[in-house]
Amino acid sequence: MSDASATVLDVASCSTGKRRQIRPKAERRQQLIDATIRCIAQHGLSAVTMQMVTREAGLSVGIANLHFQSKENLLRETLRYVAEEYHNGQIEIMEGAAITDLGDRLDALLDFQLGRGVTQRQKMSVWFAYYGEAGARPVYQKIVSTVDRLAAQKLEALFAAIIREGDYQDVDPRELATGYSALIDGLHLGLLVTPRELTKRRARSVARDFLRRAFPKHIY
Amino acid sequence: MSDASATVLDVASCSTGKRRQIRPKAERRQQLIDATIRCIAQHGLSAVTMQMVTREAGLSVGIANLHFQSKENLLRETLRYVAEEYHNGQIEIMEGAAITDLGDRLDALLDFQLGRGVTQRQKMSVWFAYYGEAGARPVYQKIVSTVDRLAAQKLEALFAAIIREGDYQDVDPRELATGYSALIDGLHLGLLVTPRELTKRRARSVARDFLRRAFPKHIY
DNA sequence: AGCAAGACTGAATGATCATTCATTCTTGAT
DNA sequence: ATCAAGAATGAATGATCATTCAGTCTTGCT
Repeated sequence: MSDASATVLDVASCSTGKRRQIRPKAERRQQLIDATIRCIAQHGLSAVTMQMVTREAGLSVGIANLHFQSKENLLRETLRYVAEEYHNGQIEIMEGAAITDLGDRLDALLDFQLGRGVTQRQKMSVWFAYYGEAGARPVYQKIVSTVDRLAAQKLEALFAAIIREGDYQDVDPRELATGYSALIDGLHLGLLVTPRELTKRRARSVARDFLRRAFPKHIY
Repeated sequence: MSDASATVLDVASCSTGKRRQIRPKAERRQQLIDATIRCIAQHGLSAVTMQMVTREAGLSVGIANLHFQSKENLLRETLRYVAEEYHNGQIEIMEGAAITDLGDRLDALLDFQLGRGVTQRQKMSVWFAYYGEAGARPVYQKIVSTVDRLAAQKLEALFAAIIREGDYQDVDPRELATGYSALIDGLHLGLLVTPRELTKRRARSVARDFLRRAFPKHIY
């Protein structure tokens, strides 16, 4: 594991061979959170160690405890970051003034939720890793549900506006929003666990079908 | 942690105070799997230890390695058990001859998937704990997807039969089955992570809405 | 009753991990 | 150029965990 030239006057332990660098606290924190995300995606939450994370970040083990006090705190902050990133993206689309047509707005939301490339897969891994522990860890439950609630309200409001505009009968916006959110979560899960059977293209088509059945005048 | 009366001639280390019992291999295996399920639900997959599981089962630490060789194997077999139990239940409903009406069959399926009491919550915890690790562990992916595939086929066949019977237009059974399965998974997730916002009653109503929009002649 | 087979136990072992902290290094102010 | 502040390092520490195995106990057979 150790480098061959350990005794030589080699200042660098970083992979790039650079000297020790001093960077602002916020930057180091983000660097460590990013490394944590990659480690969870690649090795699974239960296999993540501090040594693994700091090596991935190209830093020493001490630095993590300097900026995050403990492993538990680092994991907590990583979840918070991923959760907020995802939900802020949704809310931006639902509140943004750039799109005026409600149907287009729905489309943009769906694209965001089921789009993107490899990055998204990493994030999904992290997402579900924490979900898996949420049943036993109230802290995780709280982080997720706090952020989730606002997005759920915005989605409900969007659905309500669409129902009004299309004069759809017998459709409850709250019920439908719950269903749509659950559907997206379930599709994410399918993409993660059975990527062979569920492609991103098909997932998008399934979600679009759901919306079309509810809002035929707005989708397609 | 150790009992106060350790030096005394106390034969029993079990909580019930019974003598050491010899039981068939299959029974011990099940006993350990059940204990593992409870431990995962209560402490989370990443916090489960062999000591914890064997104490929960009322057995010694050695016994787990006797019947399961390793912790990894015990966890793998526990996932297999939960996955098979869930999917066998679904398949039984979809293949069973007891129900002839297709609408009733759908109802029974929904009841199974979103019904039951506390037990179900324990199983859900286990389910998602493994999903969380599945991104990094091909073994888990394989176990789940193998069992999943058959249930997905049966569901598709049931939907196809309903579509034929109801002469529904523009409904693809495969697409709809994917959507329904994802919806159920997503609702399970909601029940686990945000039980305050999503009750079992509401989850059932949401799933029923989905089916009603697709098969209005069969549901309600 | 006596005995062999093997189920069962739990202290011991060695490995791994989170966390600490004495030390080294960098930066910016004087 | 010098120095103080504090960012960064990584070997050392102590705790925890999976796994082992020498020995104990139970059961069923003779």
